[in-house]
Amino acid sequence: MDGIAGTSVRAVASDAGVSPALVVHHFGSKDGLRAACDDYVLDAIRSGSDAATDALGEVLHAATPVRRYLARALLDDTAAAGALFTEIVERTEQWLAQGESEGWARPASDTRARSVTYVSWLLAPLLLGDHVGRLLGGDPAETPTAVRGARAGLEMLTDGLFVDDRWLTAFAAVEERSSR
Amino acid sequence: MDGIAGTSVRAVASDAGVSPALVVHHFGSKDGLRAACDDYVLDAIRSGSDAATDALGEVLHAATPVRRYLARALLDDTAAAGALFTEIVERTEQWLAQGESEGWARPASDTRARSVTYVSWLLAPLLLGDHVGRLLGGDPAETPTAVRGARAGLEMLTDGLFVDDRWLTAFAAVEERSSR
DNA sequence: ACAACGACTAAACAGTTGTTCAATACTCTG
DNA sequence: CAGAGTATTGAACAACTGTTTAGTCGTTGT
Repeated sequence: MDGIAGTSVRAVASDAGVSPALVVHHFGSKDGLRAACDDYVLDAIRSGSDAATDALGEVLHAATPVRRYLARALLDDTAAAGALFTEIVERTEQWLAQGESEGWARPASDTRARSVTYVSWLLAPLLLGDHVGRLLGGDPAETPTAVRGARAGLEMLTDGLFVDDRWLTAFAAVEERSSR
Repeated sequence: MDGIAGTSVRAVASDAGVSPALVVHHFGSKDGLRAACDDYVLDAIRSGSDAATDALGEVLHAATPVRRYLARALLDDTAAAGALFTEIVERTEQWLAQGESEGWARPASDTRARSVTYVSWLLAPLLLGDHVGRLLGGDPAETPTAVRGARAGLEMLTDGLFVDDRWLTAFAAVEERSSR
């Protein structure tokens, strides 16, 4: 099983109970089918979102086949998936900026880098679903497993992971050294 | 470009300046080549690691082609990559347990889930390299871009992202509701 | 010098790939 | 009912897939 290149038009058609020629007739080509899938999935994810709510919940509670497809699309660097990623990052950046002004989010030295990293973190368990599930037990797309990871993540994001800034200063030292 | 399935033996052989038959002769089959690549990359990553240092630095400073291959292997759910993931998680769990006992890491309600999530977070910018790079500017494998994200991440891990536990309690509420 | 062996290849194998084409069945509009 | 248009198909296409086979070349040990 290897993404889109590893999935033949014939396999798709067979699963759908139609002939390979029909799917090409409808979508123009295999790439057209891919684009159509992208649009469908992205719309499904977008439609579930609400600017006022935390993006975490949205992604976690989307339909599971949709999520798995999203993971693949992000990894294959689909144009549509790239647009969605940018979209989510920008919405998250605004959301965090609002949090800063409202006093419930900490200020950041690099707001763009922070939102990109935050969104990446949200997507990480999704992309690594197989491995995460193996270690946490059960299907990672299933709620109980996902919840375990989500709570652990939220704990780190609220209380922090490290009690002092030893790693941050250590990192700054490395940065200083390599830039000199 | 679509992972291993999208990469033909002929393409590999051509890039290496040899005949397709030679690579099969050496590795037995395409899958044998894949396994050999897995072993090489995983050893390269393992060799750079030291139990006493933060895993963050290791992953960030590994040779960049190796990192990109690791990302693919993790996504294709290779057996070897899965073993490496487990390995890293377990080492991280010990490292964080040590941090707890030494007082520089906060205690966790679910240590396993926390280390799995932490490792996923470390790998996230790697897996989403294309998208991260697009938004942060420059090649995500290059140091300056990676450093921006890494610092943002470290800031979140030390000071936390949220100043109070509103999201944590909101999450607990959702959890409570869905389990009833 | 000769035999053995590994590196290496060109050519061919059978199977699969995405796509095309001509033709059939179906469902509407007039 | 006639006809236009769409849904749907089987068969074929050329290109490509991983792999095999037979064989050549250069090296090395004896």
